[in-house]
Amino acid sequence: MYFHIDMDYFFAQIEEKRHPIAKGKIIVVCVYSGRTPDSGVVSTVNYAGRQLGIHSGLPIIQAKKLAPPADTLFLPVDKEYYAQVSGYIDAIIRTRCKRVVQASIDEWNAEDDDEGAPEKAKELKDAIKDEAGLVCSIGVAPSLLGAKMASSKSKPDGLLVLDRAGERKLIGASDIEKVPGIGGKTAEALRALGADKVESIGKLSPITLVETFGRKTGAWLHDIGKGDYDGGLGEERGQIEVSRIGTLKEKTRDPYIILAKIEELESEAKEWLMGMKKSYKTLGIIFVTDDLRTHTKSVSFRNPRIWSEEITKDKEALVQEFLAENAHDVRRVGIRFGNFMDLGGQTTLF
DNA sequence: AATGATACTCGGC
DNA sequence: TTACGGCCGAGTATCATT
Repeated sequence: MYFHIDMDYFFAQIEEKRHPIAKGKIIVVCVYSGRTPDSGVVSTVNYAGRQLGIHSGLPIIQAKKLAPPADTLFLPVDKEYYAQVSGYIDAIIRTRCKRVVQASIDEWNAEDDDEGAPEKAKELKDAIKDEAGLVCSIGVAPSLLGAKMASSKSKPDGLLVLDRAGERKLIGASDIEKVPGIGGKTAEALRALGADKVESIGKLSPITLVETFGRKTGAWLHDIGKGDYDGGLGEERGQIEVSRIGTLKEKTRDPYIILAKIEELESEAKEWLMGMKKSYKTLGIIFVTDDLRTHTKSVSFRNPRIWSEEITKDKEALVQEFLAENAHDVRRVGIRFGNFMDLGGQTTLF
């Protein structure tokens, strides 16, 4: 059986615990961009705030219009702390499940025996509550997709165990956008083809699906439409790239301002690389223009790199290249390192 | 034509 | 109508190599 463990309103729940004053209040965890005092968006909000229409991605300024100031706490995200809590929960899960893959900072997929699965799920939920003091929702089903949709349906503080029939019923009758992996764009395209429930995707021809969504996604949609929910945990792989992105004080096309910001972000990303003992072979620059579209430019090197000085010219070239082909002002910039190679300790080949 | 590497966009959280 | 972060991996397009 597959298990999906999903922390409820994770960042906001952690902040609730952290600040005694927060009891009973609306907690809005925010990403402040620094452009103006209230520029930025909502990262996570607790259920009290959700009832008022505050949601992830909402501009902070809009959230402030919806929340009564006396009952609301606006707090900046503290990712480092949340990551520590996440590590603690990870250990709780790993001591209890046979196979575990952490899917994000607040989600885990696991696999364990069919026998005693409901009890195991309850044990996990209680352990996370007792040892970390946090509530989560857990779904258990014969497929990972079923487990994910079960946890999401049971939210918050829920536990839902499904058998084959229950899983098929839940997934088949679901609205297409409830399926993890089907976002706004895919849902819109499916609706244009006449499918609104998952089971109605089964009526579409595989050829149409592949033509519209590409080989991989098309085949996958066809499968779930027909009720085939295979696809296991997958391998747990280390992180494959690291990026840092930030918002400029003002939009600009000045390459010096852009490069200065990139360098600031670069040193942060480099610290991560150093800590993880990684070199990299791919360098990318991310640009978000004033129309809020994202663009990327990247280069790969034959040999792994590690010191920043050696990429000075490459950064400049990527920025110039972008400015030459895009007329918009730049609002946010980022840097990305990928294609890692392990560094240090290990004896390398040859 | 097949395979592999790289470049880039999309979208989930 | 405005307002609008910071990550990450998956997937696909494109190019190089055989």
